Amino acid sequence: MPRDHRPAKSVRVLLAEDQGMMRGALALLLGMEEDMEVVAQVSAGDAIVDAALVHRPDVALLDIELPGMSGLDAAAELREQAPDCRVLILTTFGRPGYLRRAMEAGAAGFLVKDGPVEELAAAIRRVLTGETVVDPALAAAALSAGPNPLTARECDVLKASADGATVADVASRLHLSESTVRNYLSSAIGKTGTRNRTEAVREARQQGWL
Amino acid sequence: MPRDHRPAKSVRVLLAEDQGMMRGALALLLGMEEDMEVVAQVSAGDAIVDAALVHRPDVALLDIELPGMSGLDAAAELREQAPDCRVLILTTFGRPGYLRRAMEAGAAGFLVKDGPVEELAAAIRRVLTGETVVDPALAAAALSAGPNPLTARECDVLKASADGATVADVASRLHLSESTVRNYLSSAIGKTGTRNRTEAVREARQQGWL
DNA sequence: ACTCGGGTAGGACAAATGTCACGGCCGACC
DNA sequence: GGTCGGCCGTGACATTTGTCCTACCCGAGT
Repeated sequence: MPRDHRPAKSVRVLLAEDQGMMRGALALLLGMEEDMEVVAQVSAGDAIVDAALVHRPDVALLDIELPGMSGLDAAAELREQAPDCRVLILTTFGRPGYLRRAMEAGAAGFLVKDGPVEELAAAIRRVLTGETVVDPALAAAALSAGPNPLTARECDVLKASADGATVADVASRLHLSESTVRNYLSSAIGKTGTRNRTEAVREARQQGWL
Repeated sequence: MPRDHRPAKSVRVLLAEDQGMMRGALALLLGMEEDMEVVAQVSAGDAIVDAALVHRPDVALLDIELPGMSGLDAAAELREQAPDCRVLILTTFGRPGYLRRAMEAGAAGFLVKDGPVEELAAAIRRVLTGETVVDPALAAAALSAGPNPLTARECDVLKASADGATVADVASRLHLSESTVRNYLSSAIGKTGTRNRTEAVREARQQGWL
């Protein structure tokens, strides 16, 4: 029989983060807040939506780089399947393209894992009031950087080339001719203003375009 | 006048971690342990030794990838300048080469950031008793993988090639002839069993050889 | 003294990569 | 209907990359 010694724990939060220690630490911290309760923890991106449907969190705290499914894609799905759940992206890298995609996916906030821990609970409370929380400097960078100039196919080819695959590898993996792969690579190199595929991949990653 | 309501906080720990949120969260968690006190937090590798000399921690919790100086190099320096401070490496990647280098640098333990938070305080207590703490599976992997087959120069060239630099770039950066650079790259590719420099860099990174 | 491994370098060659000009197909937009 | 951009492809070409062989210097070990 709960005798209600504890305060009301009014904020239900879902935590998606693949690093166990980070996930555990954040869960403990948030649990210490008087009004917050971590109702679900997941370590894979494709478990987010399911967990949200079951546990009905008020806010989902999502890492971007997750096994299974990107936190950004999960955010977009949450928007449809659990529209009353606010999404707060929590990521290691403040890439302009990530921020842009997060906003397009309907995220209510975007936090980088630098910055003090206190920001976290504060940000959660702010998004719950309807506020949108992003680092102003980061927002400016995202705006000034402009949108992703790469076509979907160019991104595919860059991603497939990222681990050192040869043109032949990429061609067979994507069911394209080698000529086509080289054309896409060449144009991606041109658009990124780089000198070879390695630099192009690097730059595209840096911008959050992959 | 301290009236000693609190327990004795007998364990002094130094925390080196570049990610602000992670650092803050860990500091809070450790501070909640009855017997532990975080006496110093640093975010750069080259601040570790100084902080240790000032605050005299019993144990230093070091990330590996840090700005300024690697946590592994810092561990080696601590061994000399603060020999009574135990070193516990805490890293994202359980690379065999990292573990090997950590042991050679005199670390008393090696933890990966996966795994539950509870492991952390437990590991700290165990290294303080003189025990060496490493994940057995990881230790086996490190042993079976064998030592780094790359020479110092081959590592240098790989590192310099990592960001997509051309042979000419690397040659001028390292004051070598282009022929020499190509020779080193070729032999590194051979030793790593890969097909090109990108894969070689990838593999060497994976093994913790860079 | 001799060998051996590492660092450095040149040259020659084959393969992979990057560039460019060209073409066809489609869907969207005016 | 026409235009435009994205997708897919070919062929030719210059450049870069990767391989192999040779060679010299040096320090460590036998």
